[in-house]
Amino acid sequence: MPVALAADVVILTIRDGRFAVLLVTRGNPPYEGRHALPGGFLEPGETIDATAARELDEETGINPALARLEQIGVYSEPGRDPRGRVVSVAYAAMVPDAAQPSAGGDAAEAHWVALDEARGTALAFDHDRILEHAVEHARRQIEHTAAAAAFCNAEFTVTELRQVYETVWRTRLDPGNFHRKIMKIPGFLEATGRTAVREAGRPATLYRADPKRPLALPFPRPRAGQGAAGR
Amino acid sequence: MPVALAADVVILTIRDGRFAVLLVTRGNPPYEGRHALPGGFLEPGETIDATAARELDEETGINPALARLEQIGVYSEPGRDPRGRVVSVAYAAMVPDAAQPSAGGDAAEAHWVALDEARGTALAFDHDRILEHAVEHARRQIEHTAAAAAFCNAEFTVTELRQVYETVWRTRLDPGNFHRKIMKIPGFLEATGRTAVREAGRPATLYRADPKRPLALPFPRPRAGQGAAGR
DNA sequence: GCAAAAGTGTTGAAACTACACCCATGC
DNA sequence: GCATGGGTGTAGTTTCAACACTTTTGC
Repeated sequence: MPVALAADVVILTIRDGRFAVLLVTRGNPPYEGRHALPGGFLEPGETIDATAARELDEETGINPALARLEQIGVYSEPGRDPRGRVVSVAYAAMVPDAAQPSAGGDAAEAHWVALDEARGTALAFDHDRILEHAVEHARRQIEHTAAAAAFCNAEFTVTELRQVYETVWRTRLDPGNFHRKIMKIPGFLEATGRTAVREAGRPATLYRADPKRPLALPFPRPRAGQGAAGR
Repeated sequence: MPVALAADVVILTIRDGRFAVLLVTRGNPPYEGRHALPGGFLEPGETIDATAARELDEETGINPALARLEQIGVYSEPGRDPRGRVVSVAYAAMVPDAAQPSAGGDAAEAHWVALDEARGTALAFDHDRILEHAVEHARRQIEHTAAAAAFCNAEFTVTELRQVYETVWRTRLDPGNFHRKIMKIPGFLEATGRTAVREAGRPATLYRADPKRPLALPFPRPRAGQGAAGR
C-alpha cells in the first residue's frame, strides 16, 4: 500500500529559562495560516533523514549540521492528513537560543514560540502530539546523556550549562556541587582557555563540549527526599 | 513521492545466558531461503504499529500483546529493497525464552537464533544493521528502565532477573546486594506468594513485575573500578 | 573596599560493595 | 546431616548534598 512519507522536525531551545519551539506559519493549504512544525515530503533518492535536514534548512534557515536531528517516532494514523495517506517521521533536536530562523519554502514565517504558548493554540495536523512526545524525549535524553550541552552555544560557562539542567528538571541545583560533578566526567568539557565577560563577579571559564561523543554520559538528577535546593 | 511502508520486528530473548533473536526463513523472493526479520507491509486503514503486531503474529505466532513492541528507527536508504522504494519502520521487543514461535505467512520457518550466529550469516535486506541497532537499543533500555523483566516469564525469581542483567551487562552481580537493591524499588516487584521449586537449595519467592509501569525505574549498573565481582 | 559571581573545602548523612552468615529445602 | 541456593546483617568505603569559604573580577 503506497503512502506519502514526510519528515516533521521539532527544534527546541531554551529562552529565558523556558522551553521554546521553532514553528512555521503554513503558507499553503491545508491548515494555511496555522502554526505547524517545519517539515515536508521525501524526495526521490534521499533518505528520510536527509528530508528532515533539507526541510529544516529550507523552511527555517537553521543549519542542519548544528542541530543533530534524532528520530523520535512515526505517525501513521489514517486520516491524520486531509490530503491522503501521509506517514510522518518525527525528528527532534536541541539548539542554542542564538539560532535565528528565517522563513522559506512552504513556510510563510518561522519563529520561536514559547512551549506553553504553543500548547495553548492547536497546531496543524497532529503536531500537538508530536510536540509533546519531543519534549518528553528531550527530558529523557538529557537525563541519560550529555545532550544538555546542545542547548548551549559553541562555547559556554558551567553556569549556563547548569541553567539548562535547572530548566529541564524544574529544580535548583547547587552551583558548587554542579561544578564539581560536571568537571569530574572525563572527556565531557574541554576548557578553551578563554573566559566569559560578566557584568559583575569573577569571570567564568569558557568550555567546549566535545560534539563527537555526546553519548552515554550520565548526569543523574538529584535524588528526591533530600532535594537539591540551592542555598 | 510514494513509497511502500513496511514494519520489521526484532524479537530478542535470552537463552542459556546469551541473546537470541527470532528470525524467519523467507518463503518468497527476494532473498528466498535467507534468514530475515519478521515483517511486512502496511495495509489500508492500519497504523504501522498495527502492521508490526500483525506481522509478528502471522509470521511467528508470538502474541503481540506480550511483546511490548517499540519503534527503534526508520530505514529509508534508496536501494535497500530490490522490489522498489521500500521504507521500513523497525521495532524491537524483549520476550521470555518460553515463547515458542511457529511459522506462517511469508515465512517458511520461524526460530530462535543465537545472536552471535545471526551476526555470522548475512541476513536479507539491511536486516543486519537493524538487528545491531535493536541490540544496542535493548541494552540502553535496560539500563534506564525496568525493561529487563520483559525477558522473564510472568512469574520469576530474583535470581532469574539478576541473570538477565548479568547477561546484558556482561558482569557478575552480587546476589545479596542485587536482591536488596531490586526490592527497594517501590512498586516494581510484587510477590505472588508462591515459590519456585529448585533442584537444590531454598525455594525462591516468585514475583510478578507490574506491566503497567515498567518505565523510568533506574537500576544503575555498578560503577567500574570497584567492580561488582561476585563472591 | 564592596558587590557579585566563580570555584573549592569540609562535614555529616546516605548509599554501596564485599562478604560473612543464617534460612529453607531435597537428598 | 550435608549440599545448595535464597535471603539478611554489617563494616568499611565512597559518594553526595549542604553550605561555609576563598578567589577574581568591575566599579
